[in-house]
Amino acid sequence: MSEAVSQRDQQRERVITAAFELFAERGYEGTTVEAIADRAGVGRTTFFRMFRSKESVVFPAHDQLLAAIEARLTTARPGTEKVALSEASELVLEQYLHEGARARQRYALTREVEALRERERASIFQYERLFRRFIHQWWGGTPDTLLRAELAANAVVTAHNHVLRAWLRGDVGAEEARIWFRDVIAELDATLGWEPEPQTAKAAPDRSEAASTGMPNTGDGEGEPAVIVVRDAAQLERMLPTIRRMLR
Amino acid sequence: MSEAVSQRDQQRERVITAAFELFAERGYEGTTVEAIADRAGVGRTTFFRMFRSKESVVFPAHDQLLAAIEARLTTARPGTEKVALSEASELVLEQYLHEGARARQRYALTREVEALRERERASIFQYERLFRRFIHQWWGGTPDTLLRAELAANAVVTAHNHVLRAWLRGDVGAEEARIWFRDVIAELDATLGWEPEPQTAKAAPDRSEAASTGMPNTGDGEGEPAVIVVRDAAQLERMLPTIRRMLR
DNA sequence: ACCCGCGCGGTACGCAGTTCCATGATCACG
DNA sequence: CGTGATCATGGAACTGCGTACCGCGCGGGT
Repeated sequence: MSEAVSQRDQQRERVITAAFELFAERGYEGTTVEAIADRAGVGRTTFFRMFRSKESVVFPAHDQLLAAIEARLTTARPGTEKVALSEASELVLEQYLHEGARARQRYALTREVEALRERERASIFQYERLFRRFIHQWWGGTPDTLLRAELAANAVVTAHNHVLRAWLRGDVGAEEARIWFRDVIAELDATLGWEPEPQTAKAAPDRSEAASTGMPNTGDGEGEPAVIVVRDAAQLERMLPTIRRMLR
Repeated sequence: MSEAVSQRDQQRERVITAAFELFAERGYEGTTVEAIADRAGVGRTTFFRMFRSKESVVFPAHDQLLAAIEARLTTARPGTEKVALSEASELVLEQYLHEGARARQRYALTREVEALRERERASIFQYERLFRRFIHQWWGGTPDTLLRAELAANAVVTAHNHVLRAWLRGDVGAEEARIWFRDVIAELDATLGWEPEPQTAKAAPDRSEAASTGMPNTGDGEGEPAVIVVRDAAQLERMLPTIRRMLR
């Protein structure tokens, strides 16, 4: 059984290797799927059973990585969300560092083939989506925290890609990249403010404020005016998303 | 001459209309390019002369919009970068609002067709790239400002898309979207800190959430709460600039 | 030895996108 | 007004990706 699995993996690896060889020799667009299958000693049909498309063979570890990220994020407990997020993003970096030369060849390919660039963006977007959902749930899953969750997830992914590209270009070594990435994440952690800033972690005081005006916050009665009481401009801005939601 | 140009545009518009009609009738993947060309009364070859691909016809205004953004950004002078950036991003929003129903149909299409989602991401990435380059140059174009420029550009685009999606879903009207977007940009402006180093140290002290009793108030005396009465969400959005000014 | 399941390869097909060429309209010029 | 050049158009043929279908052979179980 384990032998069978191993053989499947070996076959898969042969296809990937054949593909990267041919891409290096004739370029991506100059290589047909049939040529890859021939060199790997499999049929064209089998290629498409292993990889959804010609592009997919360039990102062979994507699905597995995505699953690993999700697994790491789901182990988070209240209070450990930040470290979970940090480590999950490090998984991506580690994956690339582990792939080594192949990651760099992929970088070369993506730089010159538009279709592969698009495909890579789609991959990145999937990581980002996991992060976004995780952060959003962490912050309560309410509509008013969604934008900030999107911004935060985006910032993490952007920072990651910044460091990753430096390594892919050879500007920094693997260990430097790891350290730099931790620094960057720490910096983001400090500058983003995460929970504190404009958002409704303090839902209770918000409600009591609304109630103190005598207007039930759940009532969306038509034509009924809403009364809002704020202390200053800053509080208004903080409460705006909530106010908008309640008025909707 | 102008007549010839007009005829070309009319022909192009016929093709776009035919495409959207057929996509609505048979779905995107159920529609062949030949069918689009037939309905528009042109040859298949002509279709591919007007649009690089079947996907491109779904985003017919993209190139023009990209050029408009670049044009707006290049008019920036020292000191006017922020407003240039803000207005350039508003160009994108305005483009969608202007397209109206077609933008919403595109939204429906992109939600169900993976290829179109990828394509849209590619479009967004191009806007984001313009913003990134602009911000980076603005901040000196040195390597040490690049990451922050990437983060800033990303934040602008993410915020924009957040508001845009709300309009596309019909959650807010066009005017609300405009106002909301300006608010969001203003908020980003305040929290990102832009040029200064990575910090938001401002850390507004929001302690005394305790008792904000509804005291009617006309003056802007410090510590004194303000009472706002609005009829509905739309009125709130219309009045927001005024409210902000009074609270300042 | 026989049967069953299943992965594999081969074939055929649809369709996107490209290339090449013939045709017809428009325009410049004699 | 006729003639030739230019250029957009449409048609035809081709490549190659991706899918559907089918038959074969290599297991493993009884």
